[in-house]
Amino acid sequence: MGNRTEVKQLFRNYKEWAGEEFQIMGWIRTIRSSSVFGFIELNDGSFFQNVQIVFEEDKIDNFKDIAKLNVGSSVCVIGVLEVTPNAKQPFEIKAKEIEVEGESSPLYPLQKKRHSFEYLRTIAHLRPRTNTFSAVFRVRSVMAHAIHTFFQERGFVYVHTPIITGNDCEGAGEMFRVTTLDPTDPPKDQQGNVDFSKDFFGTMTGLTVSGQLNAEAYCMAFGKVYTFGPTFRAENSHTARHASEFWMVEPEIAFADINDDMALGEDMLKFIIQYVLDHAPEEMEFFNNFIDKGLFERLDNVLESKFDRITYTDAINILQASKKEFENPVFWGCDLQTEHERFLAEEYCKKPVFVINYPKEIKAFYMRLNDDGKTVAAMDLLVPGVGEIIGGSQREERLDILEDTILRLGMDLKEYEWYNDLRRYGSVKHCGFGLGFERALMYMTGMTNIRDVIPYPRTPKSADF
RNA sequence: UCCUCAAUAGCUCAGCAGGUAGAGCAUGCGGCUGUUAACCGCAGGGUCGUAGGUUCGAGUCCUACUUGGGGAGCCA
Repeated sequence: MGNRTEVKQLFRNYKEWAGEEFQIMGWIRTIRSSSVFGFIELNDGSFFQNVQIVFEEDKIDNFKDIAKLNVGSSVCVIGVLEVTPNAKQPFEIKAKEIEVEGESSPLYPLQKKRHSFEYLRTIAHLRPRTNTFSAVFRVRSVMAHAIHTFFQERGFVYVHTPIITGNDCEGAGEMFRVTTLDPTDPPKDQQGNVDFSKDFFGTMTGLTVSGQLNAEAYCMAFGKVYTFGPTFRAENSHTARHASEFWMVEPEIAFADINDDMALGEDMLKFIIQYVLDHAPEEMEFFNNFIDKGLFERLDNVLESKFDRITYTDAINILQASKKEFENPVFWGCDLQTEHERFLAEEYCKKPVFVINYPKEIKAFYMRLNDDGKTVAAMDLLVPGVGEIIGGSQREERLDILEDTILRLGMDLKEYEWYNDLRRYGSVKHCGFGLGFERALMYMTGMTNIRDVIPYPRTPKSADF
């Protein structure tokens, strides 16, 4: 590694470095040769683009061996940088020496041609070597950094909420069971039910579906917190927007109401879009050219416009006035269906839109009851193309109302004692939201399937690798 | 969980009205003095997802299952 130069540095400095000698190490993306010279497109992982290596029979002593190499082989090249203003690539490396690190094989599954995303999912361990996936996963990394940067710069404390939890309380979806009991012979209680008091944690536990309740407690200490980690849902959903394991960003802010919540969501989304455009320009250029032709236009539109804000009641009126035929009837009290959300974001607003103040019957127990007694201070951000990307709310800070709601929904007050303590000892109005990290990444890149923005996606009947 | 479409060579696909399989790319060999998904020639490569059924005969028709895509619900 000592003298190795990264391809990214060559691309950044090639004009000043013309005529100099470099050592480059990487993997062959394509290779083509004639009897006395040939070309290698080499990628070393540091940069989206490949560097072209020129090798000639009278310049290197192993020309025949190099010309026979298969795609995927790894090589170490020593050569001189030459600027090529009239060619497709800005510069190339004239090889003086090429050493084979590891040969590939004709069986290498990635060939220099187009593969379907479906096929590439079956070789998830190799797909990061393709253009599209190298762009996706570098942007994923940059976007994760953008999220931390946004919150850290604003004084938020990053809280690691537990992955394994005994709270079955959020009702956000089915949980994966975590247990060390023998599935063929679990201990039973006197009624014949499985006795989880004998289990590892002495109680029924599962993988978290949300860190929100835990984050709220830390919010009552730090004022501004966020979580950013994996989340698990054992739902048998089979769509391009759902995965069993996904990452979620959940900020929580104290002394703040739903308007502050929306402002935070809007600022955050704009910040990460700008950050990724600034820090992964080659990758974003690729997405705009090959994945989604209207990507830049769409993102610019988001950066420049103020997001719309409408109430649920307005939304119902807009949908009813649209005269559009919907498969699901629209009436006050109905949950907004995908077709309704699409109409609002894509046809009516044509940009991201917050919908707030939903009927209390269709929302979660912790959301703050509005003065009308019928709606809660919930907010969903709908974006064109992806749908719901943020779901959040102002939290109920009044103990009596919160307890009434828990009882009304038939939930067990005892399980929420610690949560309700937050309302007993210095309760303040506060709010927060959850951003689906992969959905934001899909919106950012134009990729249309969540399985293609997670390195090793987990979905029903699929946990390979 | 429901609806719908699909599964043929390593990959992408064709195979019309049932008569035992084709192309391009990839691969191997050969050729070519600047390529850009290089090009030209030759060659190898498939028990047509699995199990049944109908038929003289099934890649093709029927049933079930498996896997994958798309949509719905649920949500992020």
